[in-house]
Amino acid sequence: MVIKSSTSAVDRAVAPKNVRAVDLDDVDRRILTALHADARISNSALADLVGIAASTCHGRVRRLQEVGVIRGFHADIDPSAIGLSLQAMISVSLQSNARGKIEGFIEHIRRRPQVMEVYFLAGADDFILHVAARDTDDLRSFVVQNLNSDSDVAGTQTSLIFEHLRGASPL
Amino acid sequence: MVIKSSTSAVDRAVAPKNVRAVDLDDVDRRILTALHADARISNSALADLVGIAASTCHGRVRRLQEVGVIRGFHADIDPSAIGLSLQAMISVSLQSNARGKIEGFIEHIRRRPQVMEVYFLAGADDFILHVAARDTDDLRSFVVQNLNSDSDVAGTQTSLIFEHLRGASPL
DNA sequence: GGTGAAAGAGGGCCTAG
DNA sequence: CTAGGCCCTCTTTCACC
Repeated sequence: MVIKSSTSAVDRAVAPKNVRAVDLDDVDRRILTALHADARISNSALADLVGIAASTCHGRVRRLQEVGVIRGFHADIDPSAIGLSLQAMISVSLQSNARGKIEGFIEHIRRRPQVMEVYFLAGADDFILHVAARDTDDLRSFVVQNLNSDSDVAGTQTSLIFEHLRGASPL
Repeated sequence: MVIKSSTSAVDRAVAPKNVRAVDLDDVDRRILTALHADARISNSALADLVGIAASTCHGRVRRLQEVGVIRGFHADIDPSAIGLSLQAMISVSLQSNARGKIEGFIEHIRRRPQVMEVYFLAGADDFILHVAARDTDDLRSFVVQNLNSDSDVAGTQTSLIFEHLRGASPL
């Protein structure tokens, strides 16, 4: 019941709908900007902010979720505050004959607790992982056990992250 | 007032506190996992989920925000649904004599509406940008106008993103 | 598309155990 | 930390513009 709601929120992020170009007016854009900055703003405060009635605002937000513009609401957790003091970007290239297995491989790697983001690429590298680890040993064992030991992996390149910043707003 | 709360949420993400290793028990971890999956779960539902009283849960969440474990709550907006159908990772390397200007440069680039994430790196590249653009022309003009035209930028490498997945949970 | 009213639910803050 | 209660705000639905 409660579990179900949080589980579905995760699943939604995993299975993106093919939403192409939803019509948005200026009010929608301001709603999205506000929710991008603070997902926990109350509906009434949001309504005041964008200048519409609370009930209208509520309907707008629900519609934006239904059509897939809003994929979910997530807490931003500081990795270093929970003991993951080391962050890195890992570029991974696969053997050319392993490209067909990429989907399954990514789904597996996505489940590792160290993995924060997976970017599946067209280019020299097949994907980039954003990972957070307790320390250098933890990072090394992640790379060795999940990547280097896999015969489908042709190579990896790890770069430490000094700082990670979110963009201001996509609108 | 309302503006202030959303503004401060952004600023918090910009100026990370040096929070190192906060003590967390198992209840805290479950709270964080739930809020990571669904930031809009109600306090009472969250309390039931982790098995504590609502008032206790409320205090826990507030404490996790105050000490910086939770940096904020953000809506996850699908770029393709708002007309940004093209996503890319751009690796950027700077001229070696420009390294001192990196902070200002990043702060500038972070404000571009196309920029979703900035990863400031130690390694061959100085940083990686995750950007979303309307189309190839928009992407090209972003790279040309913001990166290639800057004499501090030594080189860039752009890779299209096929798919972007969030990690399951950092805990 | 938009509004405002109204009922119910939930948040936030107590105090006592 | 829990339990219970209280007040008040917010959510959510509804009929209506």
